Amino acid sequence: MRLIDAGEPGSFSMRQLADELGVGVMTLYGYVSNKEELYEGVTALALGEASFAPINSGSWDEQIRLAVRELHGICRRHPNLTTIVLADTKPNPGLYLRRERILSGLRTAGFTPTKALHALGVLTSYALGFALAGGSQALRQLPEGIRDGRRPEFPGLNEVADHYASHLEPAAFEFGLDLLIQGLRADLHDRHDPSGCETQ
Amino acid sequence: MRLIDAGEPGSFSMRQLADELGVGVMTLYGYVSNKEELYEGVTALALGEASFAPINSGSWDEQIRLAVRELHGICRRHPNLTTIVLADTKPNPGLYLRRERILSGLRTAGFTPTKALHALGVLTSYALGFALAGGSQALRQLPEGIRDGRRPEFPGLNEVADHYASHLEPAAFEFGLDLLIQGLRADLHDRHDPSGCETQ
DNA sequence: ACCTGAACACCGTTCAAGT
DNA sequence: ACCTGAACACCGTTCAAGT
Repeated sequence: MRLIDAGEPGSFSMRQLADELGVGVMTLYGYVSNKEELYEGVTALALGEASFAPINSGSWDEQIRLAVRELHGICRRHPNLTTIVLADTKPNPGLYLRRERILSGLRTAGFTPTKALHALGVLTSYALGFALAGGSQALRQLPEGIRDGRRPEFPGLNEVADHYASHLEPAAFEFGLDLLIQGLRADLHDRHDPSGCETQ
Repeated sequence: MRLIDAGEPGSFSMRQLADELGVGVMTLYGYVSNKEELYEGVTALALGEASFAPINSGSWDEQIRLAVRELHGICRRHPNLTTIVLADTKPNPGLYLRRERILSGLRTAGFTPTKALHALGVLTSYALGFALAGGSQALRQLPEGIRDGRRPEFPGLNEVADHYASHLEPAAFEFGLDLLIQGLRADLHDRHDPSGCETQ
């Protein structure tokens, strides 16, 4: 896991791992039949790593907030592994405990199956995307010209050039998570109160 | 671009491209000094491909909706390329026209620079994440056991097993985009009307 | 100017063989 | 039972040489 997440995205190799362990390359194939199978094992490790926050206390939206935050944390800590899972051709069993949590949370909150599914896709995509974007050196920086303010075609970016990296920091993730969860709460509310406004 | 996006994520090679073009591998290095430089060129192509919807008509939120939708479309059509850009070490100049659009849209709508930056991170991460998730075979499917309903530990997923793939379809993307944009509109409103409620 | 084969330092994996 | 070197079919890229 350390080797995969440390180096450049594509740099991990069986030979490198074998060297690290002080064995011949082929020794690895006594424990794992494939590079892919090795990835499966490491993925299971990473997914089990965060607490599954078993709290039944708290409102549904607080529980979902927690679950999405955790998913984001895992993807953030293991960006290369995340990319590998995305590229997989078969579903990875380890993912579905977390998805079940979020989905059944939405169902008990009162969403229809269809709406709950949509929300599941939205929340997991957001967690995944923010983690990958935040882990990308390419996305966190501005290109030279804009950073120097030498490009008047980019007035908006010039204005915030000094703080640009903050757009992918934790505070921004929380901001978006709030937008989504509050939107979901409002959506739930609309079904009982079409005005969309708290009447107290 | 076709070769990169068609095959498996890591399968593109200079040798494969040379074969496709009917030349020797080394011929390519007369036109491009690196595999990385080739990726840069292809990325520029992909980013220029969608219309930059130059409409100044429409409200700020409709303009941003359009821009985010377009970004999502590009990432969705070029998943492997998207992954490559994420892994880059230097910022890719082609990205910043779109980001400028979204950011200055948010600024003229009335958001503070900090809030606009956060919203930029949220919206671009969402578009990116949804596209990558939707393009992933691994994420669109349920594992065998859950699909068959043979796993009572997953009641929520069992219930929706038949329509599971719909959680990453366009309708779900639009649902999440609505949540985000409506949330942003409400956020803007709160500064003038702390009750958070339309008073007409 | 445009193209290229040989060569180098890498991959993952098979196979047959060592202890 | 556990380990492994040689070999094969791949990579990206350098270098020197062809037309």
